[in-house]
Parts: sequence; structure tokens; C-alpha cells
Amino acid sequence: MSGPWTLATWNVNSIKMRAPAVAAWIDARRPDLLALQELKLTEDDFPGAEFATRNFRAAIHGQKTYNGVAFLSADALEDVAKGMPEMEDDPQARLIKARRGDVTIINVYVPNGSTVGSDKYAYKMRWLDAFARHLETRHRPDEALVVVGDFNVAPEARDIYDPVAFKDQVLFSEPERAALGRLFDWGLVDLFRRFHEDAGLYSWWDYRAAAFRRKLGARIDLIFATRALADRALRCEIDVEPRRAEKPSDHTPVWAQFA
DNA sequence: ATGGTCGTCTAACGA
Repeated sequence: MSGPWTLATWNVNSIKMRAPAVAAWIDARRPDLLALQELKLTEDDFPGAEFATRNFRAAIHGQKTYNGVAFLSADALEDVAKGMPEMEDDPQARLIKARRGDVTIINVYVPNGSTVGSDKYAYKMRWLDAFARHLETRHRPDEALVVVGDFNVAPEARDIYDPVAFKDQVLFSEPERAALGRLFDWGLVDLFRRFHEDAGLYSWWDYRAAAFRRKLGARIDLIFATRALADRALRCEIDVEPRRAEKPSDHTPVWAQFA
């Protein structure tokens, strides 16, 4: 557990369907810790054997059919916590937290929000508010903290294929971006943008309308680190290769390496 | 063309 280590985030859109792809990606890229979203199953149904043979242990916050988040770790995780007290009555499994050495990792699956103005959008905004309060009251911006996951929000215009069309749409509406802004104001850094400036670098493409082939995507799978931890980052990359495979997730992995 | 495609205890939902 000494030396540089790699943390990846991947919305797998059903771990039951994607376990072989995740195992192959572990074999190819050798990450130390994976944060997965959209498991779509309960902890009891998690296909852990495929990862145990690779000496990866799972920490799972699951539910039937929807949502679900997990860590796959080659090293011991401590202080594992599931859900957040700020959304205590919420049955949706969208957050898991753990500590690896001196680094705390929070893995989130932010609600999609459906369409602006819908009940699901209101839930998304309530969830993001609860998450900001969670950080503000239970963490400090000077600790070694990283928040990874599917945020279902593109931070900037260069992070979505048609920012003008999406200006008032879900994934890029003003209130959603303001919710990310609150996290930046608290002290988180969008790690990918410490290493890459270009527009058109996406982590998700809709299955419909040949969006991947047409390069119509968004960067919504994000790695946010406190400044103290961001200064230890050596790289941050999107690996588009898994999105090219047969039967892919609609999201592709994003990873960071830390000293 | 309010379309398209995936995944979910195969029927509409959610993404």
C-alpha cells in the first residue's frame, strides 16, 4: 500500500452484466481501488467471486433493481459507511464512504433528475444540497478527501456536446452547476481539469441515436479532490476503450493516480 | 420523426 496508487470510478449500468468487463479492466489497468455505480442489485447478489480471485474485496451498498454503489479494493478499507445521515429516510443506495490509509474516499451516484422541473429533478437538487451539507458539517477542506462518481452534472460548457441546447436541460442546468459550484467553493478541485484543458472529453454517451459514434457525450463522471490531495495527483484520465467494447456500459472509466 | 437503446425478477419504467 506504499507508493503511487490508482483510483478509478465507473458507472457500470448493472454489475451483473458488466462483471466480466470490470474484471478484464482490472487485469489490463491494475487499479488499486475502483468505485462503481449503478450496480442494480442487492449486496447478496453481488458477483464478488470474479473479483475475489483477483484479490479484490468488495464493500457494497446495494438495492434491488436500481442504483447501488460499491468499492472494489486490493487493499484493506476502513471506516466503511453507507448512505448519509442528511438523507436518512432515503431508500436509494447512492453513497458509500471508506478510508484507505490517510485518504477518505466518497463514492456517489447522484440522481439523474429526468427532466428539469420534474419530481426527480427536485429530488436530485435535494440530494445535492444534502451532500453539500454532509461535506460542510462532517469533513474539512484540509483533509485528504476525494469524491468520485457519476455526478450526472457536466461542470462546464466544454464538458457537454451542445452547451447551448443543454443550458436549461438536465445535466447542465444552472441550479445543477451551482450545486457543483458549492462543492468547489467548499474546497474541492475537479482533478481532470488539472491535467486536461480540451473540450469534447467525455465519460458518458447515450445508448440512443448512435451518440458514441457521433461524439455526442458529456463529462459527468468526476473526481473531486481537496487541494491537499489534488497536489498529490500525478495523472487523471478517461479510458474510452471499454465504451468501444461489445455490450458496453453507457459510461466509461475515469481514473486518477496519486503519489 | 418528441424518435433512438439498454437493463431491469418481460412490463413499463428509469437512464
